[in-house]
Amino acid sequence: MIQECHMKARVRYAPSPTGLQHIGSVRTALFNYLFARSVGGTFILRLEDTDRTRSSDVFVKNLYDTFKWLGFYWDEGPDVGGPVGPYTQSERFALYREHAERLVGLGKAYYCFCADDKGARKDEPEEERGEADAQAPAGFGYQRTCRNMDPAEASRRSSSGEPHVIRLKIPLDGVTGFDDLLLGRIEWKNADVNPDPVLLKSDGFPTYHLANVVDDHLMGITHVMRAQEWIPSAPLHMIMYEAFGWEPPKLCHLPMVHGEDGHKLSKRHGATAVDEFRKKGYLEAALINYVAMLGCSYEDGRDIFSLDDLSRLFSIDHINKAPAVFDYAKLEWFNGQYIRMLSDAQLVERITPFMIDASLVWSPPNEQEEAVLLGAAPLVKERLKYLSDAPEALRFLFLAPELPPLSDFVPKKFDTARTALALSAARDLLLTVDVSNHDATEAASRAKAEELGIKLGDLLLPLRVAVTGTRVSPPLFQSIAVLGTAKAVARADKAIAALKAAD
RNA sequence: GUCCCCUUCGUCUAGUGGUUAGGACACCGGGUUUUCAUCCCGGCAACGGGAGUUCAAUUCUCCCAGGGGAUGCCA
Repeated sequence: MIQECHMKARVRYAPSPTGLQHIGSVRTALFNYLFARSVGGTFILRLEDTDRTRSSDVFVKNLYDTFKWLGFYWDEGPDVGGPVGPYTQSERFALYREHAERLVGLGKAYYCFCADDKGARKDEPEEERGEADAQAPAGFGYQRTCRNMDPAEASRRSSSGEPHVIRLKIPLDGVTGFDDLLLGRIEWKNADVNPDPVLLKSDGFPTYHLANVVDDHLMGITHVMRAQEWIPSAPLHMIMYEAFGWEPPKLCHLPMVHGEDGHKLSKRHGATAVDEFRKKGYLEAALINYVAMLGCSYEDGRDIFSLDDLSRLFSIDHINKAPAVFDYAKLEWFNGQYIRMLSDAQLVERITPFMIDASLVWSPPNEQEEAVLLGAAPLVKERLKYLSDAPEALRFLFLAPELPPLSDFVPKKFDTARTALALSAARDLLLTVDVSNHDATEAASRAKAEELGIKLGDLLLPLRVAVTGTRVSPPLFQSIAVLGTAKAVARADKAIAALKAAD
């Protein structure tokens, strides 16, 4: 029975294009997607662009780009179409007034001609608003001034062109509630519900509340999964469903995502736009995996899950009720895990855009650069935290490094003269070995170090600095094998000269 | 202020009416190692408080506290 019901499940992600896609919103989208997939349902995108002043096409484009990159997409939406379109609310404009008027006709809503002083308040300094709130008389919000206006008069004033909004009549007494799929029964006394919220704004556009209820119903949405910050608006939605005589969808309020200070995740805490994560060099699989684990867990002891795994395993009873803190360090660990799971060819493909941006290779890379990247891939795979770390780590393979400060060459307890000696020995050794034969090269190096009475690390450090320009690099012999012995020797010669000159 | 939601290591979490309360990240030690990293081993560290139910409560109930969210012609 439940199974059958789920077969028809329709869920939606309903963002408003007023900003870059936020990691928290994307998590909501993901949970909806996973729920749909887990029960064989349909995942729908609906654009809630009813705020004319803040909505923008650049954010719509960012939305599409983001989800194409993430690799999970909607079955119905503005760009892919579907049976209950249009899926963009501004294209459904007429629908909302129609429905708002219907409620007025039913006596469940009313015209309001009060000036928009509430709206203006958002421009006031925070402190003044706080004082105003503190001084507010008993009750809160709108004072229901127009609620009892004679309907005939209201109708006359509105048709004469007087600016107005339409407000929902919240019952003065009684109780409204619903059964949350995750949280259980939640109820309010109607006296505590936001008094008579605006349904239709004076510009004729609907507010979120109206558009959301009308469209969810018209689009056959069966389950609404959204963040817990929406809980307080649930009763007014329920009152609207009741007023329309519609069956409400099942509601499930997801735990919120916080920053480390316990507040709603925001820019102050670090990257929040998915775009920022992409540019920083996170893999989409890592981001999805991490975000799916926020407030959720599946098999004890397992933390790596693919999108397919999650689609199969998702279930509301694995979701936690408490908010989760977004831990950038743990996300970084996930990213490292996923980078290491890449094949060499895949890693090359993923780091190439970053190499191009850093002007280290051509766009597209030529054959030789391609070969170098492929040879270097296994050397850096377990060293990268982000794809964006690649240019710095691989720079020396494409450009001769500037001569580092001489002190960088000098091992502990060495002086420059002795360093020059060690470097010369290492340099000469390069000419006698085949660096592509790693074991033989290492054996020869050990023998040489022993012969000189120094540690292998001390023999290699000056050479490493000469060849790579830094004390920290991928494994030296393999790096030289990719770079080419001739270049390595030339860099060593330059360093030797500098060390001797300093003596 | 009012309403609503939440509460296991620093963080993400597992878990049960009787457990040495488990794992992961982070952190700290140690090992492997040509640097760094990876990898391996070990360590640190939690049931918010108070009542009640019970032979027994981290687990069930209630209260409190703390945290968060909402209180817009933004979503």
